[in-house]
Amino acid sequence: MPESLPRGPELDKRKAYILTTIVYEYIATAEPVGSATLTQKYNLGVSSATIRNEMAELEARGYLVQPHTSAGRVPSDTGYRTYVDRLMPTESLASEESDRLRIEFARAGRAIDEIVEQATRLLSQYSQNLAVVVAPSRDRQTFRHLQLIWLADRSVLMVAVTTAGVAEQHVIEPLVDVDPDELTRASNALNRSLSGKLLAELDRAAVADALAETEPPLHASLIDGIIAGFAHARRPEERRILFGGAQHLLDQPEFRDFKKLRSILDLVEEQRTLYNVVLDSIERGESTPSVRIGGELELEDVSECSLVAIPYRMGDRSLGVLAILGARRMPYGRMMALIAATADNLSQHLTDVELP
Amino acid sequence: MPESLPRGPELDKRKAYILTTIVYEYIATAEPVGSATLTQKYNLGVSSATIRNEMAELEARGYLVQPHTSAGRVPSDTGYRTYVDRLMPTESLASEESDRLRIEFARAGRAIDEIVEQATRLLSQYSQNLAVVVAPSRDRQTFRHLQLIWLADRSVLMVAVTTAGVAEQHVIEPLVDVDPDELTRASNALNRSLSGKLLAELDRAAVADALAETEPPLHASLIDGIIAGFAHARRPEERRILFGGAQHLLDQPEFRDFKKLRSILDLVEEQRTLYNVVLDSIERGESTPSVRIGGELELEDVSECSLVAIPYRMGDRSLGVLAILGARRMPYGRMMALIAATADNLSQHLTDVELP
DNA sequence: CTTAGCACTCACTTTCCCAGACTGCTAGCG
DNA sequence: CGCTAGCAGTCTGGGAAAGTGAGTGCTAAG
Repeated sequence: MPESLPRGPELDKRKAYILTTIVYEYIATAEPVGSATLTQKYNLGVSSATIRNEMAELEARGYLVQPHTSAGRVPSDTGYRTYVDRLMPTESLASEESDRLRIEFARAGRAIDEIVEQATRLLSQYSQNLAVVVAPSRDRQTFRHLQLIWLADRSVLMVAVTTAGVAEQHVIEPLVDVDPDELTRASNALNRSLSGKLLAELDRAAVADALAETEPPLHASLIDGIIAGFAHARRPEERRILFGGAQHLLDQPEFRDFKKLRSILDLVEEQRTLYNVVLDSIERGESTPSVRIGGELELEDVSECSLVAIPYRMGDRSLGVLAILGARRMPYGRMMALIAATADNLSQHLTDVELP
Repeated sequence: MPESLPRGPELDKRKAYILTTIVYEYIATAEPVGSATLTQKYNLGVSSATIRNEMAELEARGYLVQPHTSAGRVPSDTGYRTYVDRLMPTESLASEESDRLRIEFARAGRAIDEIVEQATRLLSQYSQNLAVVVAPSRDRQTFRHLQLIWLADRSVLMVAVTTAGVAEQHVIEPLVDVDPDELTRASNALNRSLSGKLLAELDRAAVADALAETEPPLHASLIDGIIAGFAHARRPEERRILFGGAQHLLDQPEFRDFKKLRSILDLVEEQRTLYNVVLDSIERGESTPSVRIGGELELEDVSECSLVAIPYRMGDRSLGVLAILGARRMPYGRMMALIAATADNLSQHLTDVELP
């Protein structure tokens, strides 16, 4: 075991520049970068031999990796991480591109699902990578209106509307006949006391409280049905994940290998794992893109991938997450600018269509 | 140009058996089938030389193809077609498997979306192929209930419920203030005259008729809003397509070629084309699986694929289509049995959860 | 009509070899 | 003391050459 060399901030200016250039070049070409390439294509002012010495040290310090003895160097997770955190210039979208994005966004209608689907499509299209989108959480939505609809003597349809639109319909089958007037009274009572609360708050106690003073009292089986309906509407564990643009993976040379491709597609199919990783990527309240590189994902078989994620909002509530999953060798600056712009557009649209 | 040889039903018993065996063997092994393999593995009672003569004739008649001079034979589109239509034994699922399918179906809840998603998942899982599902059409659903909900003075939420659940919510912004009572009267009038009709029938005239006798008359802008709401709910052109199990394609040797894989994934992404093909596959009223083999799909770049499709129902209305897209070399008998069973389960469940 | 035998074809695999791309090291220079 | 030119060494990837084997079509005889 060689003595561990210092890591971290002590990269002198030249080493930093060399690392930057290698990451840049490798992202562009997908080929390991050699010392000669660097001196030829970039103005370094020193010979390739000097670069070789520097590269050897960068490798010893863990920023670079050599695929095999007679190849150039490739950035390691640490190399990319340093690049992303400290070396990379901040990019923003060309105004033309950001205009186009905004216009295409406007094409989606006013339905939440449609808007989120459009976001997925656009994100994958513009990023040329796999887009992963966690659909709006239900329990963070604000309850707006309840309607109990009489279907038959022992059959009631409960429709719960949040400010994001209809969240839930649920058939209740009470043990006694109910009549429409009774249902109207119950609906009104619930609307009066619960309107404006988060779905997450509408538990058994809240519903029972709201209905406590109804005269004549509702039958317990109907109340239970309403409670079950809210519980079902809330269920935070089952959130849909949308995907788009899997075919772009085929364009990356790193996925010209069926095993790697397979592990990504399996991940997509499984959903659960990816769901957790995407949520993990978002620190509470952070509204800048979070980046996880290669091994940082802590997923087997996808150490060749990176994930860029950012939350989106409706009003001031964070509802879900956008993410880009792609080769570790991705243009991080562009991806971060793109996903931030997409999240902005999405949040803006969702906020616009929120019910009063 | 050689004189064209007779096609069609004149395959004698032995030729039919040889063709059957070749298709069977090729489906199992994915390797071109040679005369020696046939005599060794199957009891044909004649020598390989005889088989060679027969195979040469089957090829001349268009049932078989030889990938190259020194290889065995592979079925052509015609070969598969003959196999599927006239030679293949009808399969049905093992009762154990069909039980398992039924049980897993029951795990989905009572929401239409959930049920259809579960069908997609199960179909891809059991078929080990790409499942393509056209989500329930809206305009074939039966209108059950309308609710106009007062949100603010010039803002009304319209919720349309079909027997399949909530079909549409739509914000109407009338040009005058409205009050809740007015909305209740309008809701009642619409429910009285329109309940039980198909969404497709709820056009401008139907709505105007239903509201004709309301006193005092509703403001035109509100009526227009309601009409627009129904129109939006109907829109038959925008039907969601669900996919599942793309990763299974990677298991087929015929897709160990990035170009072919790419064309299929592109097809998935595009949706429109696939949507048309899948719908085309279903003759009106047919309730047996339809099969389209290779070139019969009339799609470039996917001549290596076949599609098996079948409609599903809610009650007696056909709502959408299930399909399996896979390699042309697929076990047709099993796929047909499987998709029929899946469609049965799906139709059954949808019918069960239909509102009274 | 069937079959044994045979010559022929052609894809696939293995082996081998070479060119090329890099590196690390050393020794000399400013 | 850092920088550089030069050189030897290493490894990959591609391409040619050669051998292997599966499979065919044809012929002639049963």
